[in-house]
Amino acid sequence: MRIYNTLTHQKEEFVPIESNKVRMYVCGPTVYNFIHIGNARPAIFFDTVRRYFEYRGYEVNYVSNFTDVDDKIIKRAIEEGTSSTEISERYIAEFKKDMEALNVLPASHHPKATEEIDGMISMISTLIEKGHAYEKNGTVYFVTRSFEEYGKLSKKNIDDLEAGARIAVSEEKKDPMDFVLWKPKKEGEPYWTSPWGDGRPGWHIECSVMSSKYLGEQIDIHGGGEDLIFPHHENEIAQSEAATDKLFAKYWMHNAFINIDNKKMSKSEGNFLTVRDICNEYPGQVIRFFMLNAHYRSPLNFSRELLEAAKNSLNRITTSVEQLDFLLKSDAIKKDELSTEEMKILEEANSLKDKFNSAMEDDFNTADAIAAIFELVRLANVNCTADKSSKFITEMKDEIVTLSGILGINVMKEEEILPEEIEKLIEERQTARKNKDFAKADQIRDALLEKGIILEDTREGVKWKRS
RNA sequence: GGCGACAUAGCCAAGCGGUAAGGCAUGGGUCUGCAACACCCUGAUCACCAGUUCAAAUCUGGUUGUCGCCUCCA
Repeated sequence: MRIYNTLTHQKEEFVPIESNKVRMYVCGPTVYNFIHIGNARPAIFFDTVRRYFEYRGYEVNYVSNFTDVDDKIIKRAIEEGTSSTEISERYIAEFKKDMEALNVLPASHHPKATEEIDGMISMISTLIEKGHAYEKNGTVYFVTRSFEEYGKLSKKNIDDLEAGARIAVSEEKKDPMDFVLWKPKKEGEPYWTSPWGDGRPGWHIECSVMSSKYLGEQIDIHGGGEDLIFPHHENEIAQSEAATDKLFAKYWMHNAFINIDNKKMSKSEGNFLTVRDICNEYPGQVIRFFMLNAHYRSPLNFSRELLEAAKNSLNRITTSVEQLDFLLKSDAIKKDELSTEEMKILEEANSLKDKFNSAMEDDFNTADAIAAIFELVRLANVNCTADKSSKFITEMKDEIVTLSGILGINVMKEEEILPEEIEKLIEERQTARKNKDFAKADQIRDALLEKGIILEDTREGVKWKRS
């Protein structure tokens, strides 16, 4: 398994800290609103990483946090005349709904920043004791220059940063590059008591603390959007490694951004799309499939047209599986045992599975992995006919379903039983067709179409689907 | 100014030194009472220039063009 590590700028062989186990932390959302389509990319991608590791037999401890104390949440709470907690709880609930729609599994732990304040105070105290932080008027700053390797993730030089700093230089800071670990409370804001007075934690310290609490001081993979590389992840490294004197995370993985109609998504552009809005138009599966169709480190453009194309594309897989299912349930299949010809085809299918696996092993090349699924679909479409054995068709179908499932794409259609009256109409139409009364047959087909049922005549009988 | 990414068929998108995966769309065909579905066939020398090499989309240098980070941001 090879993973592109932002820290070293190259693909590296994945060697877990503890054999057969993966400790993985991915920065979660700040819960002040519905998540946007850009948030969906890391959620979907790292969920796929997790699923693949598990498929390969790893025990994955996957932690993703909720930042539930933050300026934006407070602002929103004030606007609505409610509490920060009410806002964050509301959007955590909405987040979970979106994740379900995107078929993202819950992480092993979803810690909330507000429930980990003790740990943060403790880590900040350690940093102060070790001379990596100082307090001034209720604010605690990290001494950026005290961490020699600062900049190693983002490849930034601290002096260059300082020269080009656009940060308003605070009088309190000993150095413009120092960043906040703890800030004093302001009127009307939530606060916690600490050795440095009432206040709340800075953003970066949250992740350092939650990561070490649930995964230990050293973890295998730390992930997030590429915009987090600096300063967030750089600061996490500084805090954690200054506190423990150990390497914080072995592999840093970052996904590229989603653009909307080739432009960066932003509120000022007015092209801000929420997952919820898109889910109202397309199944979450389509969004997931769309995203996995590109490599996670490539920027991905998002538009209706592209989503529509993805929908049609995904359809090719689902219809294929549906057809195999239909074949198996029809009484057209006469044979049970595999023929030598069928075994040969299954071997070919097996090599496509290998192709899928190697694609995933190579820095999670989901685009290539999907290509392998399509090749499998073609193989099945060409070879799965009524003269084949049920065992053969079942194995082909299972292969497609399994590989898709690893990507979190569910290609099995839910069983649905048609109302009796419709079943009756279908039978009536069949009789009409037999008697060559095509006028009547077409009339029934049109009538059903109006009810949203599309009929398809195949050699093995009538298929139907919802429009 | 500093750091970095990208440029492959109409569109999306893999490939990372040995002569271009996959998908969508288009067109042609098979199947069908018709239709739909499905299947088959159909297309690119890889922004440009110059090098390295027996061999480059893949390496090096340059040109042009897009974009990101450096400030809260997935």
